[in-house]
Amino acid sequence: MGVTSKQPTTRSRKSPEEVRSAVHQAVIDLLSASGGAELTIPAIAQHAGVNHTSVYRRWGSREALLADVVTTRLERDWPLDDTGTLRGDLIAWVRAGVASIRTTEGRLLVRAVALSMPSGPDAQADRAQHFRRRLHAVERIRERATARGETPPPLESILDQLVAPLYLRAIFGIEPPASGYPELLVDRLLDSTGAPGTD
Amino acid sequence: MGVTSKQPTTRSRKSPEEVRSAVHQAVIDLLSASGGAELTIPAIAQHAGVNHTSVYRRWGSREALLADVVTTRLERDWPLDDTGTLRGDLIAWVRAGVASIRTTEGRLLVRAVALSMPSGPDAQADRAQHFRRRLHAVERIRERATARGETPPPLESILDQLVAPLYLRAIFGIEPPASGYPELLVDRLLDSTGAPGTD
DNA sequence: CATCGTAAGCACAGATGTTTGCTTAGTGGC
DNA sequence: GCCACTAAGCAAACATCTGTGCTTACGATG
Repeated sequence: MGVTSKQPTTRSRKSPEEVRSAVHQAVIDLLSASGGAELTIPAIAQHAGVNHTSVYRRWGSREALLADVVTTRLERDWPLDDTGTLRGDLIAWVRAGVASIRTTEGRLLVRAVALSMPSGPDAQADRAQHFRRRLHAVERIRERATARGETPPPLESILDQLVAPLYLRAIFGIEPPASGYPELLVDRLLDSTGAPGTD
Repeated sequence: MGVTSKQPTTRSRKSPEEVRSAVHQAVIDLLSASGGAELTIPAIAQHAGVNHTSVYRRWGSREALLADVVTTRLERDWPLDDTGTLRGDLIAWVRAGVASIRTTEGRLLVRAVALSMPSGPDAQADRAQHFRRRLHAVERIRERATARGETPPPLESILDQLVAPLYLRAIFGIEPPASGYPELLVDRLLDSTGAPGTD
């Protein structure tokens, strides 16, 4: 072969960082393509151009790998803005979530959260902590509101009225209303707790 | 052996009905025991005392089997009462749901609904129909209310405010509030749609 | 009572996923 | 520049899942 400049073709081996990145991307790709059905470790490894033993040794199980990818991506793609008011923060957060689950990738990531959830009857603690992590943004918003002198709705209410609708729609692939959905959910939440007229 | 009365030990083979029943029970058992991790067809078949080929031929795939079990059980365990009023019907339905997801089995069944959901990007239609089936009860409640002259909240609102919280809690194993939860959810729903004060 | 169709069981084969021992490239400390 | 450490790659064994051809019990029908 008349190739004079040998580029780093000698790279017969990927660095740990490259492996991590390639595997993560492969998970995303396969998730988007087949929706999780074909999401097996050998398939992921092959798609990533990595030996499957590397994946087994690094992550141990499909569940752990999924959890890693999901955590990384969701924290990157579902940012937390500071708009100066409780209502604004909540709307911004829901809006980001809606945007996220409008994409196939986003939907499947959220779905993968459920899939990668520890499910045994004894894994209650694990599961709670796992889920807690997903609620980090919500807790931050509540803290900021309190610091400003606003009184945020209890976590349970936010769970039921903001988080739950988003997750349900993501998991079951139900399209959110075309417009005004974040405002609808947030105002419903704030009205129901701000104006208790039933006790 | 001094056994005089030979009970149907000659039953070397289970009837189709027995197979179905044993397999269903095995799915429930394994679901409750290991939470779905070990839920493989050979394991299910062995636990049911049935040849695994019978399961493969009858159901074809784990996904289909799960869907069958879930449908059967949920329709049996999550009944639909007629209380005479919209609010009563909704509360009764939510209450049954809450009771259901308080048990490990119920929680895992609901979770299995999500797990058995077709997930490919092209399975949108499948998914919608699948989910529709889960909403049958809600639609019946709405129809009855309409027939009585009441105006039920739109399906979307019920989805967001009743169905979503139940599913979220089931899937992630979050305990519902100890008391008054059904009433809380339903009244919140009816207030927010019944007394629109924002337009 | 004879016959037929259905579906369960059995044995076995092929594909796929999981794990281990070993070698070796890459990286940082001395 | 030498050495030790970490983690990737490779090959092969191992376990498990998936699917097929065949036989045969069971129930229905006449």
